[in-house]
Amino acid sequence: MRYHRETVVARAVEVLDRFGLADLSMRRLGTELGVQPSALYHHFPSKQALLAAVADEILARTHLPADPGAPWDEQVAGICAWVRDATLAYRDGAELVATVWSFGLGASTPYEALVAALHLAPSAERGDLPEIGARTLLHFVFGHATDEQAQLQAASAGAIDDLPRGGADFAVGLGIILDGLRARVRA
Amino acid sequence: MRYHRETVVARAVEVLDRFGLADLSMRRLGTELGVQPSALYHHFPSKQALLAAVADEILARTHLPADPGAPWDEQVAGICAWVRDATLAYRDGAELVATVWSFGLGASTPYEALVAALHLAPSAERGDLPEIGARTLLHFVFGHATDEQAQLQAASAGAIDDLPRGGADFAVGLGIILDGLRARVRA
DNA sequence: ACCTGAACACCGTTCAAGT
DNA sequence: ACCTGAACACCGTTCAAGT
Repeated sequence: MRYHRETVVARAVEVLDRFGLADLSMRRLGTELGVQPSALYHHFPSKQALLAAVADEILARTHLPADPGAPWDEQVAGICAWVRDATLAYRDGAELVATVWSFGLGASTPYEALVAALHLAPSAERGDLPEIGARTLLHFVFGHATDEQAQLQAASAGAIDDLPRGGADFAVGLGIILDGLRARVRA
Repeated sequence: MRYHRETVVARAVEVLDRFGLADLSMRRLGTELGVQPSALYHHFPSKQALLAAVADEILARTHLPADPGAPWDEQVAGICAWVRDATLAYRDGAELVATVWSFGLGASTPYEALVAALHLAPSAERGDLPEIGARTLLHFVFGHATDEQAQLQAASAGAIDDLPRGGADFAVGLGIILDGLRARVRA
């Protein structure tokens, strides 16, 4: 059985979604492919590189609805909603994408899209606001999505009580940061 | 050699600070104490419980300067600065405390302090703003501190270039969220 | 109460060798 | 180009047994 890189990534996404990030090991993925773990090192130099490819694949599978004519704050809100949707679509997706991004190994599309949208904001002296704003937004989006996914997992594992409040909390938190950004842009 | 729980925690903090979170294993800590790894299970039911105790210890070692008379937003800023200082004081402290908190195993003092401070804000219909605001702030503070610590680590490991901008970025990001909270409180 | 010794079921990674 | 087989240096956790 001989595989391409893409097939291995697709299978890794499957293992992630079915068994979670903790069970996505090189040995487990090898077994799933009917291959020795060492064979995976022909396709990826390390597990980190594999995970980076999985994170990028997850982001690519949910499309960001482009909206070039919309005002900057609507574009920002759209990008954040897209990141949330994309990462919530696969088990432990938020934690994985956040980790890969924070290590600088990939998953950079959300950051770049946010920086671009924030550059559209009218501001006399912009400074580093697009970059800092993008990071502030991503810390919130990844953090919130990771929490939400952990609660979803706990709920599906038997705990009937606290069902997650879905997108309501997300909208409020995002609204707080957007209000803050608008205040900075006006100044 | 017989130990108390507190001695084990103190030694774990030492191992964390010297070798990092990845090297803080039950086996490593056992070796450091001159004890079998299984002996640690007499003091803690699991590694997670040990890490929760380490996170709480790290937070307890840096004092939160209480300022009961100050306005709510200054108190919030003070708590966030305290969390940043406390977690940056030990290697991988931010990542550890963030993980423990997100798993609901401990490190709850920052959240509780922020909720209390946000309850001081004048607001007609407050709703869940204190809780959501506290989580939004903590996602930023933990995310930023974790990034900052990763950069510090990379810099001390040889990369001479990008030295972290210190507290400047932190102040800007925190300012954005505080502006957003003030806008919500006024409404 | 606190610890040892041994075991169980795992990890990521390397590397010579095979086809 | 892609994979096997074997090894190296690790993990967290359990549990009977010791003092």
